[in-house]
Amino acid sequence: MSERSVLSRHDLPSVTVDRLVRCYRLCERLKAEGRESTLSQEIGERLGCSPSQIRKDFSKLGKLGTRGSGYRVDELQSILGKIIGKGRQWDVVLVGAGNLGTALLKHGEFQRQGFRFLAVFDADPDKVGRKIGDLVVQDVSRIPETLGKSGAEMGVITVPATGAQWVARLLVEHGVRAILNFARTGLWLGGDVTVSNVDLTTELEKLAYYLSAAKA
Amino acid sequence: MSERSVLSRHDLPSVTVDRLVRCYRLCERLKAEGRESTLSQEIGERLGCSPSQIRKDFSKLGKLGTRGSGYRVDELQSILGKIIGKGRQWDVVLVGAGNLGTALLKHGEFQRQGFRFLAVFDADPDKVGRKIGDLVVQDVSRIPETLGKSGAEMGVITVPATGAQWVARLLVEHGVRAILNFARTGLWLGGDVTVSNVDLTTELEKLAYYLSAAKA
DNA sequence: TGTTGTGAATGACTTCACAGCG
DNA sequence: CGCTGTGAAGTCATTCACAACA
Repeated sequence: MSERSVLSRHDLPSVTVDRLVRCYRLCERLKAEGRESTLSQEIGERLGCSPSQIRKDFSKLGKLGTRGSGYRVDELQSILGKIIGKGRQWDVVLVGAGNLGTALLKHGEFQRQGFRFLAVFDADPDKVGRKIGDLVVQDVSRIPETLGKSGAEMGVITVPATGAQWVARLLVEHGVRAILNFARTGLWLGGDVTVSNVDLTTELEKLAYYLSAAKA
Repeated sequence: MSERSVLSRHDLPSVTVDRLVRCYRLCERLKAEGRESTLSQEIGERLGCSPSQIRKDFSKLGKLGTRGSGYRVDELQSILGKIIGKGRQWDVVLVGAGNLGTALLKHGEFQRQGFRFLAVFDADPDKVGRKIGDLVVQDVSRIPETLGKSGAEMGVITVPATGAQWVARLLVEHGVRAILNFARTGLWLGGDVTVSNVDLTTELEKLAYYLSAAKA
């Protein structure tokens, strides 16, 4: 906890990582606005959290600011970038070429942020062979071979709930170490695989609860 | 990730609501498997949390189980359904008919879970007039009129970051009280509006951090 | 018996409050 | 001064451990 080295990490809570990532992006925006420095105050306002929260997060990375005058935007961005793995490109494979999968492949923002889709897979013969952007949908049976060559470390799963667990294991067996899962079934693989479950239906259902509760 | 601001009689922490929603869905699956009862043990295993976690959540709703033999699935589902606002249909409008917006409209699961899209809006003249499913994309300028008639309470925002805040305020002015926001800019409106921010790029970036950290 | 429901204990995250420094 | 960095205090969430009970 009293570690000083900027690059020593490994133990940031997920909620802190979330803020750091958003803060990195805020730096981009501040630069675009021509700003050279900022304050924990302003960062907090624009990220929706308290200034002390921001300072506490930063304190885990070392001393990033200057007392009395805040943080220099480019310096801050550069340090955050190193921590969260910006600066290199991440290779990603996607399984499930349905509506959502297709939308994600076409979603330019991923590419812009350094994520490159190397391959798309689907189990449906009608989809296999179709082109999405500049990728051709391959049959899931080709996952081992293709991953063997490409060495992608990240996977995105947009298949129906029943197939998710199977697909996930297959990806992990062939080198994938982080998975973004949109399947309605939550996924948890032990070991050193990181999974982020994003269930869009659940999000709407949670909102429905708050609307119901507000009326009661 | 998800921000809440509504208070009322049954105000459960967001993390509890999340588990209850997923537990409701688990009940559906258990019924499909022909099961009549279950244990906090099993619920925990299938939801990825501890049995005591589940029991603690349930304890906030009353006494749902029977000591010695667990929970009856249909009874549990019915109680959870009441709490989280199942049983009625929720009307939703979507703003931003891009790749992601279109995919969400076509994503059958929302309809199946009781969410009905009433209208789609976009600011791009090329998109206005196009048909997505059985909805015609309307110009954003028609939001006031259309919302005035339809009375939708929920909104989904899939517009570029710069427009999100403006769209959100417009929706709220015309009766929307809960927003699922996919724009890269987090959104927080004060008052009695509930916002859930889902940023897909951030999710990938968080995974990238864990991959980077693992190597250190 | 076996499992729930729940206070008490622990742990995680956030805010407070102020010393330290530019 | 003003603002950061940080221990201490506070709040919220999870786990423990066991009494209560079908």
